[in-house]
Amino acid sequence: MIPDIDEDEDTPPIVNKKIKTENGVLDKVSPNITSPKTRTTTTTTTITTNKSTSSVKTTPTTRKPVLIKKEIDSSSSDSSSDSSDSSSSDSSDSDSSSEDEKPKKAVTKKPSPASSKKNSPKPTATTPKKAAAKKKPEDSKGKKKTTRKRKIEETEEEDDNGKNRWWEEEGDEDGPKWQTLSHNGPVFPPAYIPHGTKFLYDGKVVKLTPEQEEVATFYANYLETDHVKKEAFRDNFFAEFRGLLTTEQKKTIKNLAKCDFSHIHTFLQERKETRKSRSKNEKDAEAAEKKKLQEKYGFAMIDGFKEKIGNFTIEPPGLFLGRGAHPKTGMLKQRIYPSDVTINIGKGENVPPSPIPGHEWKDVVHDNTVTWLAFWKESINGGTKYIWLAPSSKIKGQADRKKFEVARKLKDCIESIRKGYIKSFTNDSEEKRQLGVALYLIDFLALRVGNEKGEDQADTVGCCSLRVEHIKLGKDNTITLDFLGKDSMRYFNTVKIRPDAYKVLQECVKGKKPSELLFDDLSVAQLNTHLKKQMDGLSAKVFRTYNASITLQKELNKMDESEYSTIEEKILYYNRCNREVAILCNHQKAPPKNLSETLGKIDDKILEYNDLIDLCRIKLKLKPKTSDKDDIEEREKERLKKLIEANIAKKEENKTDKEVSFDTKATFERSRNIPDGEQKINDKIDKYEKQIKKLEIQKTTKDELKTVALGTSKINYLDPRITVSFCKKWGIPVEKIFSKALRDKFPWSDVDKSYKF
DNA sequence: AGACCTACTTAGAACCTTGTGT
DNA sequence: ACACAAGGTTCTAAGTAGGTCT
Repeated sequence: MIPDIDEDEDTPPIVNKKIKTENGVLDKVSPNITSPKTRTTTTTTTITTNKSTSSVKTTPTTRKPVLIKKEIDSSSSDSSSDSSDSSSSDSSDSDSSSEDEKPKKAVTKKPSPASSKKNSPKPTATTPKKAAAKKKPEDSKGKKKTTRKRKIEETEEEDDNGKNRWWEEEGDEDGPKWQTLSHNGPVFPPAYIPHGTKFLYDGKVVKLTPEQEEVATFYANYLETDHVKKEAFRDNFFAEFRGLLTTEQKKTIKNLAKCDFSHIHTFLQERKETRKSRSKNEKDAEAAEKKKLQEKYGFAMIDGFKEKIGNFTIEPPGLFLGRGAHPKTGMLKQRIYPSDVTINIGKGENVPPSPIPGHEWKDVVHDNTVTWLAFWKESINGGTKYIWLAPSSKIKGQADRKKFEVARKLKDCIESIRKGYIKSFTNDSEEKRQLGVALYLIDFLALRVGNEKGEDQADTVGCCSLRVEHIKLGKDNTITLDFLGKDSMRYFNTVKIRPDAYKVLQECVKGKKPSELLFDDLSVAQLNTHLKKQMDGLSAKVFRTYNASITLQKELNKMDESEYSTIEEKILYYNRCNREVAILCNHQKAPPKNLSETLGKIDDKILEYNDLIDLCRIKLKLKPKTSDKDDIEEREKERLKKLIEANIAKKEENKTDKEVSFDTKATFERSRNIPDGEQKINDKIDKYEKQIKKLEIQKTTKDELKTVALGTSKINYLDPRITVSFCKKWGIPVEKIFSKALRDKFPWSDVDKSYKF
């Protein structure tokens, strides 16, 4: 960090970041957050806006929190007895130096794996949910649907209990990845079935062979999307398409603009509709079929345990959807056959037969130094595509946990590393100065390292590949970074940096053309070699993990219980901390297409409730709060009119417009009925006010998160144990924060509330 | 030393399911 | 009961990083 600006050594800055979408709309994301210190204030400010609202949110769902409370109580009493076990095993098999970080941790003897497997009621991250599953039926008056669903879940989880609880055992994480491995091989996408829908060129029907039709159909599918707006996409596709034409066809079909795929497009739309409206029986049958396939091909046996496979189907052929300005976007991704696929399987295991007659596997290997089950080369860039186990597997889980352990280790040496790179700002060697500043930017701004890229890829950069054109040196040690990063997401950020770093950057820019490398004396390999020397296992990406997790931990610690008292509010707080991390890591998403529309609708609703409140006030002979009577009545008329129009538009055939209009009016007026009696009217006002507050929260959240994606950091950067301990501390059911998939991914995260990253 | 290759993690968009309000 | 939005899952592109080859 920058000690002279930033007092909080460990926390990365949440900077004055503006996110600009590709079309040039400029949005400020947390504009007044400039450093951890100010951030505190900001958070509090936001909280205040929300404080009032949160009570609204909880009220309608009182039943749930009460239930939840019970579950938590029971589960936390379970866990207090043995959770220290899991946290001690956690650290002992990874990093002893982190031991002193956690003074609270009792060193209890490890449970023998055998006994812990079945006998002890060991809680997992999913325990509270199990309790919920068991209690819910009594509680919710036996709703058929829920009961059935719960049962399924329960069986699934009970299954889990007999399974591989690897995180409780001593792990040998180096060495071979597996001892035995068997699986049924990948599934291939179905062969293309021609539909015969007509294709026109220059208004005339051109008969297509199945191969030609297939590719035309790929394109037709994207007609309404942004892909076809890219020139490269159209050009690349057309080149592929023409490549499939006969010499004769080529003579006429020369211009994509004259190709008419609209009939195929319509056909595809209709087919989607038909699929959607299949009978329930059909859907069920299909689901059953899918499940059967999943059962057979979706699992591998590895070291005696059944593990889920992440992606067991080979990617189907299609058009390559490269992100951003990828020069190859729109090219044809060729169909993959068994003869393209190499299988990795245990020695002596049954090699699955090739599912396509006449094609044999490209190769069968028995390599237990790797974790893939199969791979093939894709036709666009010659890249390798793999079949791997799912994130819930031991192999993935161990690697994931290790990643966080490395990041925690960084915590112990971050101070000296920071001192080191700051010192090198004034080193005599230009190379050392550049390395220092690059590292500083990676640490301070959570930049990616930025490997070199080829000409045939989108022009995106990271720290080491930054060019002079990507940085502007402003006044007062301020820099503005503006570049396209991974996935062509724009990183646009103005931030004040250390003066000594600023000086080095001035040097880096001096006399260089915009297209030249900012750090021309530095390579990624050098940088990582340097980091390896500082700490075992350290590389540039660890800084992102470290800064993301430490930020979450620190932000969560700051929570003011009195401001966030209910579970709902605490979850809101958690999400806000999560958001800070997402902004730090520049995790963006495209804003919802109809955001302004949605927000407008909410505004309308709020206005409507305000009007209703005022109507109540008028009846109470009080002065209306927001509008005068005439305005309100005007709007009410308008509302009724719109409602009638809408209802007429979707009316049933046997009704006349008049009938609909009459009914709608009656319903509308009933909804406007204000009861008699002061108390009743006041109750009504209360109800409306709560609605308004709820809508306002909704609006703020939507707005705050319109371009920020929380998921990526949750899945990849935040040590799940921080979240679990936060949940335990405040009695929040983990499943409120971690989806099923995440709970499955992090079975090893069941620590007690004293866990510290 | 650096180009290339392999194996893995990280990423947003597309798609699908579930929950919620009317 | 139904529409629609929210949220979760799936898909596959796009990174990182270490090893190997020249």
